[in-house]
Amino acid sequence: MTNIKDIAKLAGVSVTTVSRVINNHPYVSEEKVSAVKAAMKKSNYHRNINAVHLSKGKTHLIGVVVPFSNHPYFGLLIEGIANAALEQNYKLALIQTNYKETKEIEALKMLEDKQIDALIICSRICAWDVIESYSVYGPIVLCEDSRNDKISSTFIDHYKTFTMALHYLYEKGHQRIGYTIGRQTGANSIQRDVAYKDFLTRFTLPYEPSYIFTDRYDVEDGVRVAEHLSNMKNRPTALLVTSDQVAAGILMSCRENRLAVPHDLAIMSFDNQPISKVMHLTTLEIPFVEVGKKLFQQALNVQDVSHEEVQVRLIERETV
Amino acid sequence: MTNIKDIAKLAGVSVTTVSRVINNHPYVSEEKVSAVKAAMKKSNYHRNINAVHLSKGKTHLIGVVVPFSNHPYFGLLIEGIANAALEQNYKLALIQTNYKETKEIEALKMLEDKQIDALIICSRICAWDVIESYSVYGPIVLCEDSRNDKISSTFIDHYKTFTMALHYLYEKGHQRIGYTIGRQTGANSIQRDVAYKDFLTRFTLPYEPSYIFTDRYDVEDGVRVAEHLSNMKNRPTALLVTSDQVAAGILMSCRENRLAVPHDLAIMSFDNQPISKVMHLTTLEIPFVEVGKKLFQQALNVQDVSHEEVQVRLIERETV
DNA sequence: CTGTTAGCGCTTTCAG
DNA sequence: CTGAAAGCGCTAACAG
Repeated sequence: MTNIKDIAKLAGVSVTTVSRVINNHPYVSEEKVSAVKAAMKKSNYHRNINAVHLSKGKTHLIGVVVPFSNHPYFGLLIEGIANAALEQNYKLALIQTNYKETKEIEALKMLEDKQIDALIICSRICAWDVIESYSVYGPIVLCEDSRNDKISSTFIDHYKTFTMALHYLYEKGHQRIGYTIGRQTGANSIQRDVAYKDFLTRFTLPYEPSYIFTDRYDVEDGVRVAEHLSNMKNRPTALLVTSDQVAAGILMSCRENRLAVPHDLAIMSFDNQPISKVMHLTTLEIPFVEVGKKLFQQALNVQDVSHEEVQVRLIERETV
Repeated sequence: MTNIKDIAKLAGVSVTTVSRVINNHPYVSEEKVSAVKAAMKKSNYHRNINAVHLSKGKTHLIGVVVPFSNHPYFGLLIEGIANAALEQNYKLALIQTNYKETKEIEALKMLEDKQIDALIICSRICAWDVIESYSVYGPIVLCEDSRNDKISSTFIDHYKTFTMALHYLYEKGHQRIGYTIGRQTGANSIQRDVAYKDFLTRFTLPYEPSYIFTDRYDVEDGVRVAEHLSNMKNRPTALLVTSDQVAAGILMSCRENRLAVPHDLAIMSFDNQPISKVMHLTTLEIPFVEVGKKLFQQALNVQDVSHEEVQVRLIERETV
């Protein structure tokens, strides 16, 4: 492996000069520049990136924590972040946690170990203060509403959004509204639950636990929701579904179970994934590309902590 | 930032000894071990991973090249690889190419620069010899049948599989069979096309270009296929679809266009993603977890080049 | 069982 | 415009 020293010798200059031309620093004479470049070409030189990392104390690697990578929601988010990273010549270290706390901590430790320059956590499992305690080691960015001093975030105001959606359904005449969600305990889920309860209170509607379906992530989970629904005597007339995948499953199964949508059951979902268009789902579009880009920008920004809210957009199709 | 030297001083030992306890080397006395550990704890020591990388010439990072991350096929593959990586305490550097050759070359250069220890290319765009030329820098693993000396691979024999699927359809009485595919030019696609043409020849069936649909990746592409089909006079009676997503789109749209499946159109797809179960798709299951695991193992194996074939499994449901 | 020491390859003052 | 030299933090012979 030829190194900077070899090049210096070959070009008849000092290592400093070589370093200068590698990094496009000014104030190097034309001749030396070309001498160095020739030497580099001749010996097929490639700088050792690890040495650069050590010397600079940076890696140009951004960690991205996701529970799973095969779920469209996270896939889309990763895609958004990856595109932003691509543009700025940063690399992504993908850390899949399967919602195991230890794995998330490992990611945090990568930050501490300077193995990554920053960490984007798309969905966290660790307690807030644990994450906060690592923020001294580098930028941490979260995907949840966390107007906090130490940790940047790009988020959707789920309280607001859920409230808006519920009102929309209410105005369409629905009084018995349920919802499906993934994890029950995530920060975003909690926000939505609060919105839901506040909505009920405001319109003096009864709280019906059986209208809430937790741990719903994909199409198959949706099918189960619909099957359950078809056997309920007093079923909800509308459902807020926090993922197009789940909604697609529900819709499919409704057809098989002779539940007419939206007549027997209105469905309003989230994401605006391709499948929602195909199935004519009324959905709330999440601007994944924008979110990914913002998350990435925040990850790069070492100094300032910021909080970016992104807006969801209602796409009215045929399921409400 | 406290370093190994500080710890050595604090514990009253040499840096070597500290290094030894960090790396769990034997032959260090109990007392020194605990002294060092105490010192580390006290000063909240964390080793600088970049220094380790430089010193060892390794990064414990494996590059994974995918065209997109939001597509279920690649998502599943990433998931499989990520799980294997997790177990062995390796990290993944995700490189999304959007099928841009320059991006793939950048990934290759990361290998050359020793920024990653190995590279897994889930779908390539670069010419074969370009990739091959980088194999001197470290293990490169491909997801296509490449019984080659320098580059390992885990693959599905798409010729065999496609042939098998076509015969299956033929035996069910289909003579006019079409297929959908993603990129037309990928190595796997070419294999399938050859299988398709050989099949036609063998049964002296006519080659009908309009039965082949290229650039089909997701549900929406599937919808377009079905719409097109519904307007054809002499349409195929069966379709081999290389992705459950596309198949799902076709199926959805067939319903809307009054094409009965399998009566008017039989559909056989690939992957066995959750949606295929929900939609009762007959499909060829790809064992993603196994593929991911094998790819990862091969990436770790610097010495030997190997070629692992994985088998597809037919899941008979209701669309054929 | 322990310590000395020479790197790993590059960046960055600092002095010219 | 150029170069010497001092690190960056850790590993691994090698000598004891």
